Amino acid sequence: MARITLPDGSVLEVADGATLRQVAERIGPGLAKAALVGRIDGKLVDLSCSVQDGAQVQIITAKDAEGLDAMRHSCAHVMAEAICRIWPQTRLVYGPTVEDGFYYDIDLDEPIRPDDFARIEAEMAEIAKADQPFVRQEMGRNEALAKLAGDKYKTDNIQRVDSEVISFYSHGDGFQDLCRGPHVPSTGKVGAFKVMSVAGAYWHGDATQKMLQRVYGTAWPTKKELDEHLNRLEEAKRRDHRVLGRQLDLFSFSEMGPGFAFMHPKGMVIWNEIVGFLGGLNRKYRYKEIKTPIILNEELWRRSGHWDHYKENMYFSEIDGVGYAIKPMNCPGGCLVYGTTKHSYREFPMRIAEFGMVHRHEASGVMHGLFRVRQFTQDDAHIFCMPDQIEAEIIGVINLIFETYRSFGFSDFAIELSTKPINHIGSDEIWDTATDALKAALAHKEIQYKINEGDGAFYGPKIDFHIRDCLKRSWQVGTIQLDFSMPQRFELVYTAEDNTEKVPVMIHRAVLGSFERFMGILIEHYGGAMPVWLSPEQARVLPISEKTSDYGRAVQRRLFEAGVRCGADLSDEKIGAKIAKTHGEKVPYMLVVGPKEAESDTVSVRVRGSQDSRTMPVGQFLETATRKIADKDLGVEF
RNA sequence: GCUGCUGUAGCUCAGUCGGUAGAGCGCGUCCUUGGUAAGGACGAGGUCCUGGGUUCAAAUCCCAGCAGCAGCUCCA
Repeated sequence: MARITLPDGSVLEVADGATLRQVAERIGPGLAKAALVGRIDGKLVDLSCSVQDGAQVQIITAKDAEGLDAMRHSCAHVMAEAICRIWPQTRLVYGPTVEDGFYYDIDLDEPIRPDDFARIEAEMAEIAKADQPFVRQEMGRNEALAKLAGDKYKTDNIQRVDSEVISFYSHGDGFQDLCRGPHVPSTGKVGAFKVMSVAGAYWHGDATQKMLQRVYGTAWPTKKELDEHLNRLEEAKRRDHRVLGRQLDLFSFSEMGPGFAFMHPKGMVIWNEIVGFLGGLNRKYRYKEIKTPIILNEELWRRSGHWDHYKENMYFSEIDGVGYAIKPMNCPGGCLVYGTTKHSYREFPMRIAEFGMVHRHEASGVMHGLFRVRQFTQDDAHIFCMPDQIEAEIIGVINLIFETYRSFGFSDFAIELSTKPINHIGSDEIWDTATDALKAALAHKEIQYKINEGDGAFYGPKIDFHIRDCLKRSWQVGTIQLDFSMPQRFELVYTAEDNTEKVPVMIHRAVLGSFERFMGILIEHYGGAMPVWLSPEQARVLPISEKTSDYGRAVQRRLFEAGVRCGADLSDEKIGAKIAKTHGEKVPYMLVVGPKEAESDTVSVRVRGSQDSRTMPVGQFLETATRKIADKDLGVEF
């Protein structure tokens, strides 16, 4: 008899050498059916594994993250066999799970196309239907190496494993793969799956290595969950800012300038609202603003270090036979401004902001709508201060950053602190002072954060800010970076209290990162239906017929002159068509006016996303709308 | 940059076997004057991404380039 302990602390007596499957059956038939893998003394194992007396045992189902992971990993094996059946010359490389699914890297010269997915899925379904058990086979390292002789990929995989015991898994007769496991009991338990996509991927992520084919799949415990996942993907597609940007006429791209966004009138409204908001915060948090040139002498970029560290990403030009560079960052220009006069410690902290347009030559394959462009405008700022002012400055920046994110409707943040890398400049003392100041500031704000050891820039430690959108996707936006390098390179000094010249600490900070990118995030977060204060068109008057066009025009003028961005649809469409069109353009307020409204100086207000309407005096609508706009109210409801 | 896929009207897309180009939406004109998610008629609109090649004949097949999409790598 073996006495084992279950997660709830209860003790179960089972026969010596009983398998986890038998344990699950003892606990209940429902669990036995749902069981996928198990855990013995903290280690994930197959259900066929035996328990020993005194073991801590847990039965894992698809409800547990580990169970779902095992299911997807097993599904990857099933997909691998399906692919090998169709293309016998396939060489398997590596097939892990990823968020929401899995992939398998394969070496196969014939390209797999989306048309092939249905064939692969059909083979997979057959393998799943056969419900063959997954069987583990263990052997010593040398034996395994001998078994895989000639397979450079699998041999390489073994060499990356520490363990002396190497395991293989097979299911059925035709398929065996080197694998650590554990796996679900049989191929019938791999859930509801779908082959999603195929793309190239370098072996070991190394661009000098062979390009493999990476086939992506997804698997879920039930068909329903698979469908929900596919629906989420559809939802993300519907919110794609590249599509909405065209539909809502916000911005465009042209072959005449790949990676350079063209902002249209409606996009400029959103842009200017963002800029105006941040300008207000710059005043509130006592920043002064500057603007520095886009094109500056090459000499500057040699001195700043960009020539050595960033040249491949820069654009260059020549003026009167002299080399110039288009700025990829704003800091060197800011340093030149600092250097135009003598500075005293009495001026510190000196907060200098710049909405600076930068150009970076991104690789052609990485560009993506507004998220990754070659020209963008940063909400940049540089704070010059003394070391003992760092903490207070960081706290101020954090306050500014949080206030900004909340105003745009983001309340879920994640913060990461990156510390001293191996290659760095500056003394250990200054690094310690700076890192401690960052930590103290985060502690003061009682902020939870993750530490990325050794991930800081060579010139100083940094804090990065991430926001989550409504689909729970994370975006890196803000950053605070301490810089011990730039002030030295530019020989920036200030006169200290003791009348000596000292080098100031420079803090780089960005709140939104890039306006372009943030605009893209906003569009996806709101699905194009922006809060009123950000909406390009905040209200639209919809006359029932041309008979009330004059009244409609009068209402529009009144609202427009009161500062509401109000349009009017004076076309000869019927009211239903006007409403449908206005909905499509995601205008927050529709003001339907007919003879009744014209007589009583009222409007029938229909709110975006609602089926109802409410009639009220024009003045009342105006009052509520202007208040919502002024308060930057995120809700449109009246 | 690398691999794969795609490129046809302003947008979304169809176009069979290689034989002079189509739809819906949008746009314009007219009819319609209506009460809360798309009324009707007519019309305009094309370098079929660009450049070569094969062919009697290329949107269609082949090659190269450009751009976009997905992924990889990158994003001090």
